[in-house]
Amino acid sequence: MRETRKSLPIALLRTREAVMAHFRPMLATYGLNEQQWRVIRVLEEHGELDATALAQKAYVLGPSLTRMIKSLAERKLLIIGRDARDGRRTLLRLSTKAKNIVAEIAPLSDKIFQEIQMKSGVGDTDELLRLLDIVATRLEG
Amino acid sequence: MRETRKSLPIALLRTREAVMAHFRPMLATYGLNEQQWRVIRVLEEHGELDATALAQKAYVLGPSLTRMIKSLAERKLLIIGRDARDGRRTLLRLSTKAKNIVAEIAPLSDKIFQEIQMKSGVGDTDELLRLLDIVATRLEG
DNA sequence: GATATATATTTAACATGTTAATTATGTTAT
DNA sequence: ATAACATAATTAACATGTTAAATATATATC
Repeated sequence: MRETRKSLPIALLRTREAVMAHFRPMLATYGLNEQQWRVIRVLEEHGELDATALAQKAYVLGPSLTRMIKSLAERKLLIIGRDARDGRRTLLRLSTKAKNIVAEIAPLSDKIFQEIQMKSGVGDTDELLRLLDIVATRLEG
Repeated sequence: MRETRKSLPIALLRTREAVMAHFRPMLATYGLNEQQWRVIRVLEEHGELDATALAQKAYVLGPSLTRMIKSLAERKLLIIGRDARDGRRTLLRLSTKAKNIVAEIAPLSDKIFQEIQMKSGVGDTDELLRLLDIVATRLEG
């Protein structure tokens, strides 16, 4: 059996944990977990999206998103609409409240990323991002 | 806000999903999910471990491990013992049945890893593993 | 040796992950 | 226009993720 240290899935998990440990405390002060933050930042980036597109871009499964939408809408962070042309589709967009929170978090998130770059090495971090994109793209294709 | 594509946590999640998509179907034929497989392969590699050490090495949280142990022990894959010197510690080891399953899965897992290397590029895969280890080690330290 | 402190594990409560089934709406073919 | 099929979202059931609290056992201090 391949050593655990050389297992690609475990190496990815390990590094993800090491990285997220830096972000989680900041997000927690806004009452957000990492999945909720992914959903919010994807909506910030793309504007209004239907549930399927949002789930894909935020790497959340459909049933999880269904539950998260309810909770985020109750907190007035998300606005839920129906597509007029296709009655099956739910359309999601950020509230002004959510956009304000994004504006607050953005610089904090940048700062944390810079700390991570300092600890990890700026060049190695960039190279890691490049390779992650290459490998994921090739595996998805 | 940094583009989602350039977010390190999201890039790690995306690549992890792309990789695990190749392993999950094989593990499912043995009735194992990826967390259970991590626990089993860590025990295969290290022999008997207490719950804390096992949880750390398999990247599973304590409460999750408590539940998984019960289920794996019921399936006769795990043997639960108590540490004679320290009554707080639970000691876990694989059953013969589990070791046989590991012996069956090992070559299948190797084959899948090779497929991933082919699709991703052998050099890029190796380099990715190297960088993941470097970055995680620096962030953990 | 009793008390305080620390550590290992478990339990509790609620969140998301995962797969399969269900429901609602659209689209296609006849 | 209806039947058959396809797609979007939700629900259901059970697993793990996450944090905080509880429990059990060790260790340290006085």
